Amino acid sequence: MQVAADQLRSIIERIERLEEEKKTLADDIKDVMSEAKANGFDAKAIKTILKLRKKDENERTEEEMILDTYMKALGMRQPDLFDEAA
Amino acid sequence: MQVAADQLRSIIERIERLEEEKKTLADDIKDVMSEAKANGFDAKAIKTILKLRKKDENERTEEEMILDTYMKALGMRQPDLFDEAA
Amino acid sequence: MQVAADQLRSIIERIERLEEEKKTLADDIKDVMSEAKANGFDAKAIKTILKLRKKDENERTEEEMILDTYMKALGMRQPDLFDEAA
Amino acid sequence: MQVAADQLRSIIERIERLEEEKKTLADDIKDVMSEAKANGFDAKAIKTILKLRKKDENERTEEEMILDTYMKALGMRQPDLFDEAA
DNA sequence: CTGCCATTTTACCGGC
DNA sequence: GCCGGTAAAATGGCAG
Repeated sequence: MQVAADQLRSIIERIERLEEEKKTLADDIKDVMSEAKANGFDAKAIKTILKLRKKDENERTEEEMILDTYMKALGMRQPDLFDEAA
Repeated sequence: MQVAADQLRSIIERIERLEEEKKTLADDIKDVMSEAKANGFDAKAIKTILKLRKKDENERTEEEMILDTYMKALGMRQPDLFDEAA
Repeated sequence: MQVAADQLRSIIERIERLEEEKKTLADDIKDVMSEAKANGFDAKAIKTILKLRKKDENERTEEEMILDTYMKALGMRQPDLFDEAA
Repeated sequence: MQVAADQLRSIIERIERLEEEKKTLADDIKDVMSEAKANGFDAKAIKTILKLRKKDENERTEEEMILDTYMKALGMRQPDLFDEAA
């Protein structure tokens, strides 16, 4: 079990380290929001904008994927070179 | 309003950048967990351990406040002089 | 659809009734706290005590699972026979 | 301090009892929702309805209070008898 | 695809 | 009375 225990310790510590960094970033985000509020911006509105932009990005990506797929299928666009090599 | 718009854009972009990094870390954590599972470890158990370790850490500082808490709870500020007489 | 509508109405009303009772209890708790404060007790300290008591209760059952957790985490299912050889 | 300690114990226990009942009701609500889902209803839609009905009720109450106030001010409605006594 | 868990959002409460 | 932090609720994402 020694090997397993060592592996486990490694896993635990790696995750804890990553979560710590994640928390730091979450705190950074809060700081930016606090600063924004201190400058008279509305926190809720900012969150709404972030959400919309994220949604837009997702939808854009999705639309591009669909369009790309159709264009390739119709021979209107060169398939990715890696596709050829594969 | 130009200044405000610039400020707003800056806020938005800073937060988006931080959230992107946060997402990268979340993905990293998932990768570690996947690797652990692939090596025969139980994901749920690992999560439980992480939770316990975090709690232990919190409790270390927490116990230091308990005595103070009880003293306050018992009304160090005399609630009512007549209580003593009762 | 009549049956479904009746069912839905019943569901809604049952939940509303339960939420109303829940709110009553929340108000009762507030009343007790107000009374406590009026008698010179510290509200925050009381809340801390309640939290500690709840946690103690949780931990009693929690400790029973820790050993099992670690055994699972250590991969009771042999991860890889070669680990033993290593 | 004996009196205070007894009072504190009483406060703690009353609150714990109330919170327990509150939790029971929360569980009951979850049960009703589960049952609803099992009967093919959409949980999110039900929550939306509950929210709308609550909002309506608040608005109605508010409107009634305003109307009542104005009507009393205009002498169009008998003031509350207790108002007179005060 | 369902239930579970993390994250997010919302409401509350005490402090200033 | 507003603001900050904290607990509850709601939402979304993921594993099984």
